[in-house]
Amino acid sequence: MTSIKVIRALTGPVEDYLKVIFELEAAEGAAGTNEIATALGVAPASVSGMVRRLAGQGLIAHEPYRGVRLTKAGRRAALRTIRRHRIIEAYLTKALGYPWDLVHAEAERLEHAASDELIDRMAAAIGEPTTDPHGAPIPTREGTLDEPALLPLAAAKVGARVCIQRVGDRDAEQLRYLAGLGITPGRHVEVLSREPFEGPISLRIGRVTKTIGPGLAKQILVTAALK
Amino acid sequence: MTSIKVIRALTGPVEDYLKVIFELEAAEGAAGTNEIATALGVAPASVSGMVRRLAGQGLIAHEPYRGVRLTKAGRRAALRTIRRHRIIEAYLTKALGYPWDLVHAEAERLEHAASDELIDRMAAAIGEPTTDPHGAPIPTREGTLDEPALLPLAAAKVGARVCIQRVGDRDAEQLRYLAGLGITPGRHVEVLSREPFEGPISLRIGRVTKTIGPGLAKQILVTAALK
DNA sequence: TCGATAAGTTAGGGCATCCTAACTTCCGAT
DNA sequence: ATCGGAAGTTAGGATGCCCTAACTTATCGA
Repeated sequence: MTSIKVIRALTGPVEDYLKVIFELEAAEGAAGTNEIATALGVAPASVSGMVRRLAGQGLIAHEPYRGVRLTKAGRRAALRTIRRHRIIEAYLTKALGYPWDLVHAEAERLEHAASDELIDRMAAAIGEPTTDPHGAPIPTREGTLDEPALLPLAAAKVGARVCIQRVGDRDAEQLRYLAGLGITPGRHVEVLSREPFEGPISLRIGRVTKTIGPGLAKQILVTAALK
Repeated sequence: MTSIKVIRALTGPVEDYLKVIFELEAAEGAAGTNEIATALGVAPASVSGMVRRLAGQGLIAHEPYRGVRLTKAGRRAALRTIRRHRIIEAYLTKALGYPWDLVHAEAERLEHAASDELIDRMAAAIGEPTTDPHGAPIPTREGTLDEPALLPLAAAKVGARVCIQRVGDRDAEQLRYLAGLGITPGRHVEVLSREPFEGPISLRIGRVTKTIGPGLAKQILVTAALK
């Protein structure tokens, strides 16, 4: 039985809530009020209120004190926003030479304003990219997303030669630092050593070796380098 | 004596108010409440309220029952928004092949979300345009705008050969119609006849002749064709 | 098993923007 | 000179989104 869908455009804030709920849910199974609040820079009480409304609209399911999950409709909306975000990032980078560390913030605003028509044109203009500049996969127009299984660099074996696939996109300063190190999607690096107890990790990147902390290394996702 | 400027980002609606006030003021010396309301598709009472707030922020001067004018600060903000709008229109057209009749609506939303950085990059990418696709001049980054004196096609002399400079950008359907006629900025046409009492106007456009109504002809601005 | 603490919620507001209904002011035509 | 309609304003209210303060629920360690 199909429900009659009231097609009303979602507001910017609502799209933001759905997006972070999607990401938290993917990472931990369900999104907690405080997690959402932190991710959005908003008070937990505000989240409680919004959660009630989103649940009322059938976008999320809420088990009080247990967390929140997206419904089918919520997931569809979240993926739509994520697609816009990532295509905008990719477009700004490829078509306008926009700096790596700034595209996220710009996309964060444009994603709520751009029409589907524009998004499709942007995607076409840069050859229908499948990932954004930070390596995150772009959902299809139809709302499917395939997230390849990736290994945090923090968990790679010493001696392994790995290929950088994806890095966290939130922190502009971190991105600038990574770019400075040469850690960008597609680059190959070798894990030279890892100190115990969450210690620093040494890498060979090209001809130089660098050491990074474990916090950073968790934000870097890799695959084994194909020989 | 310089005033300390509180640099607080303006909201989308505020930018919209300033923009239409700028345009109405340019057209008629002062913007009336009802005019603003009509232009924004909002109730007159809403305008009264917003006008009070904008006046409080020093963006407009309001003489009750007399109309509204932009202050220096208001004019600056309005021109900034108009610059964004027109650069976005030009970019979408030139860089993405966006259809003529749709750029206005898209720019209307993006203008509130795009950063200065992005606007500058867009402008650079298409060679620092000086007009938008409908022929409207683009304000400079410094906030100056030179509006060349133009003649409504409705007022051109019979027999005159004129150059289309600018057309109204609001109505997508009208734009599609004009494009179909070949009436686009840069085209030359000859005024073949004009019926009295605001009657229709016949034009030679290329090798064909067309007749348009006086309402439409007022929205088409021209100069005498050079040579 | 029993609290202490973390996590989440409710209560009570605030601000921006919009609305309708009712009122006031202005101005031009008689 | 005045009065009726147009233009504008005020009053009162709604919605979306945010906040702080105070309360409730869940969980984990002693």
